[in-house]
Amino acid sequence: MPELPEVEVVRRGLEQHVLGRHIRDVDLRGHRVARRHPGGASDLADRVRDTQIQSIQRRGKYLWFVLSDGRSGDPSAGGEMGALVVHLGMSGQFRVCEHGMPEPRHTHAVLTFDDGGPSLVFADQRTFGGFAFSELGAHGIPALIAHIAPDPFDPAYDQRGVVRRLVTRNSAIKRGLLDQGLVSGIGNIYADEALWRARVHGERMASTLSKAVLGRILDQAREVMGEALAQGGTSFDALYVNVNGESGYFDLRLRAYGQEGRPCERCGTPIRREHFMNRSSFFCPRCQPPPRSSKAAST
DNA sequence: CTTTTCTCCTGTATGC
DNA sequence: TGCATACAGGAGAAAA
Repeated sequence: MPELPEVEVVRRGLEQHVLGRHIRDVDLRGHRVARRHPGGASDLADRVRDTQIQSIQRRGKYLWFVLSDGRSGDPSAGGEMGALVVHLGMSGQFRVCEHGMPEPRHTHAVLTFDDGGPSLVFADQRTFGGFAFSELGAHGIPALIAHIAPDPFDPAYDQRGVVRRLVTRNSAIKRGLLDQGLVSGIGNIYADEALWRARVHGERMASTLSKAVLGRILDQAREVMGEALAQGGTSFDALYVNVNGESGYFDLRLRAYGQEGRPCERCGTPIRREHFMNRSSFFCPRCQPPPRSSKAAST
């Protein structure tokens, strides 16, 4: 499941392969890939066709291609700029495809270029990912995702502000970590890793934690994602690959996520799994004592 | 307004 | 072997 580090790896790969290229056309297969675009697939294609990729940006788990009018050549010459906004969802992949290569399964979009070089394919098995076109708003952020908060690596990230909002929140800390409107980029895996590192159970109410502890949890989130990024992302399963289709060449050691039954690296207590927010949460019951209200507290 | 639950989707693994 | 079920879960809509 691509979270911030994995999306950043994809962004860098895209920078290497499609930055500066002129998009000749985009072939959208089916309606789902453009379901977040207000005008639908045909309008999206109209806006992306014949543009040039000026840059590739990311905030949290979203990435976007900044596009300028392909005919003007010079973006400063007045070509209106907009962005092709992409979310990979759970299984979205970008693949650079040379001519003659078999098309990947579950291909939902194909970008072709004026230079006649390799095309860019978006494939997505579970179809939670998608494309949308958006005007650029304040600070160069697409208007469509203006509600997404800065991620921990963004210069605009204000951790003290995040902590201030967390302490007034009547909700479990893990919900806060997963709230992309509060701090972006953290998904289920890195949330569990950050909580394990900070020795806090995810079902603890955020308002019952001190600002120092909340700050520590956020520090750990940034740290674990930074480590994953330094390794080139974390390969959770075969659904995550880079733009060349390579997978599993890096391996951040996960200490909590997916480690049910294995001894905690700190204290040896078997890692537990509980259901929380319609997903799995992994934690050490000794290092991360559950709150009394939690069902996990009973055993 | 705040917070929680539901829904979208398909390949893989597991149980009977 | 075949069929049913659980699971993976991001994000926005809908509900509470």
